[in-house]
Amino acid sequence: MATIRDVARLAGVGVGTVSRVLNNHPSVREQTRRRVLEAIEALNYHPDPSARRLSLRRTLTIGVIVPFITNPSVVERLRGITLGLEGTEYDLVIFNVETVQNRDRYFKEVVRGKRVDGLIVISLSPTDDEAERFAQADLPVVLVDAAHPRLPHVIIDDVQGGMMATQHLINLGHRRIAFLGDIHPNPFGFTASYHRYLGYMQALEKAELPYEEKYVVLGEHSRYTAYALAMGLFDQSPPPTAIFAASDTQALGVLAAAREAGYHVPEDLSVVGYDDVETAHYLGLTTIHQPLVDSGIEGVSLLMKILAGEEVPNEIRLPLSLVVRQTTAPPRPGPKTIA
Amino acid sequence: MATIRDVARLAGVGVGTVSRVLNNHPSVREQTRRRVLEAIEALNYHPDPSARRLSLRRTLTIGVIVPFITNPSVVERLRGITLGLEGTEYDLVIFNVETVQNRDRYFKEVVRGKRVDGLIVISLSPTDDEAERFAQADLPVVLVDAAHPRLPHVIIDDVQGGMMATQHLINLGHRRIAFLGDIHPNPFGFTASYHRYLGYMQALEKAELPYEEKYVVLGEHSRYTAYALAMGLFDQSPPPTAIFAASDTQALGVLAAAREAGYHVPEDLSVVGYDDVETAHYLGLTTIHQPLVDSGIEGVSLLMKILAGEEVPNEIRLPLSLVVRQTTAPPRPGPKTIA
DNA sequence: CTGTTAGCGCATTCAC
DNA sequence: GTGAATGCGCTAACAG
Repeated sequence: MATIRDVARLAGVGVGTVSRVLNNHPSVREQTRRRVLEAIEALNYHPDPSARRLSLRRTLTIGVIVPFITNPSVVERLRGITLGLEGTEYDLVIFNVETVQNRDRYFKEVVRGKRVDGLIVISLSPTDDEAERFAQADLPVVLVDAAHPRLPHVIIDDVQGGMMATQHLINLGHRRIAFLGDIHPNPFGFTASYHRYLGYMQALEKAELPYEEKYVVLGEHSRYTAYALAMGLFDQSPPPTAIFAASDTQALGVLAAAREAGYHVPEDLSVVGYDDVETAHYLGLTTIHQPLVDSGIEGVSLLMKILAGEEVPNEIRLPLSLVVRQTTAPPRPGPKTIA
Repeated sequence: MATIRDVARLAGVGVGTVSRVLNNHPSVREQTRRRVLEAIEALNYHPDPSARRLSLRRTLTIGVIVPFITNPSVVERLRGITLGLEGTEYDLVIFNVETVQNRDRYFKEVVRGKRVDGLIVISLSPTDDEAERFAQADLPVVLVDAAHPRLPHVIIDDVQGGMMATQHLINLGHRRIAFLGDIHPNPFGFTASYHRYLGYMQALEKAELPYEEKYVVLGEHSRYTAYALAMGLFDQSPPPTAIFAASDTQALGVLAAAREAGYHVPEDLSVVGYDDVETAHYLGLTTIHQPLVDSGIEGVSLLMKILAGEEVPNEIRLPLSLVVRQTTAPPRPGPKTIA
């Protein structure tokens, strides 16, 4: 493997000059530049990244911490990040967290030493202590689908989204509307579900509908847990006529439970999800759409600006929209629902 | 940020000694080791990875090339890789390819220079030229869900899988069985679909069923293309009574088309997929199960062994199984199907 | 056992 | 404009 010295020797110049043409520094005579370029070509020379990094005192890599990489919404954001990083000089190293221990470990480890030049965190909100550590380590961090007052973040208004979803059901005439979401607080630091829950409550309140605890069920974020929770909801009397699930993943569990329990959707039960992952489209799930891929792209954009020394807004809010498909309809006019 | 020299100074030893305790070299007196450790602690010292990499002449990172990272089967394999890498000293950098240009570019770029110590390629089969380049660059490469005679790979027997799926349909009594898969050859170098097609043909042959060209439809790998292709199949006369889709993703498109066209599955139409992604389970799709996560883990395991200088088998074959769920059944006994 | 020294390959002064 | 020298922070070989 040729080094910069081999190139210098072959071109009959000093290593400094080679370095200059590599980083296309202006002050190199056209003729020498050409000679160097030829030598580089002849030797099929490529600068050693490790050496560059050490000399530059930059790692030229961005880290991304992702929770449950197989989660469809997470992987779409991740895709956005790879897209945003394309064409830049940065490599992307990924840290997949599936346990609380790993979450905490990565939050600590990635910070210290010079492991990455910048960090993107998906869907995980750092604690104040963690945010403090980032600041002290002077590591640029941007949050995607998570927030912290001290950290730049790309986010949507989940409270608003929760309201939109619930309002849609209310508008259809539902009065017994259940909410199915994540436990909060939770050790991972997921907060989206909680905010959507807040929106749910506000919509209820605004419509002067009673808040009933039995219609709010929470559990670990997964399709299977959601399935079980939905089954529990069906056992209430009277059962809800609509369910707002805090994510499409959970909505899928609800749909499966409904099918299993013999409920027809949307005739017997309306279901609305959140995120608008690709499968939602496919299944005709009514849901709240948010720009997943774009959130990753925006996150990268923020980080790049910070690395370039530019000022950035502390928060970027992406737009939300309700996508009405085939899982929501007016409630069946049963005896109980007649006012 | 403290360096190894600061630690040495504080501990009153040479940098060599600090380096030794860092890499827990045995030949360090317990007492000095302790002193060094204390200094490290006091300074909150962490070795600079870039410096280590340069000195060690190893990048301590593994690269992974993934096609269409949002593809469920791909991301499950990727998850396996992150799992397998956990606890090792390697970082994982990812290259997402969504265009042929990027595929070719990454195959070239990742190789040259000292960018990674090893490479894992998912679902993309290198050309002979590319394999040759890997060898010349003396870069360990392992293939997951792809194959090349000169490269260690983790694979399943797709021909066998194709036979199993088709055989299942034949056993149920189907005689007009369609195959829906990827175009082959294709610029990305995906080969799975083609092999599954080969299995399909063999099963037909074995059962002495006629091979009919109109029942074989190929297109770009996506749910939407599959949807359109399936619609085309329904227009054949007579239409097939069963469709074997080369992947679950494509099977989902078929299911959507069937629903749209008013076909009841499995009464009017049997559908079998391939991969057994999570959604297949959820939708009750009959499919060929392959160990996706394990394939990633095995891939890492192979690569680690190579990096450790151990011999490895050139091929690891993972087991396959047919998972019968709710999308397959005997054909409806219509006039045409009565022998 | 342990301190010293010489690289690893590149970027970047500083003179010329 | 360009060459030579210095340093990035660490590992490893070599003395002692």
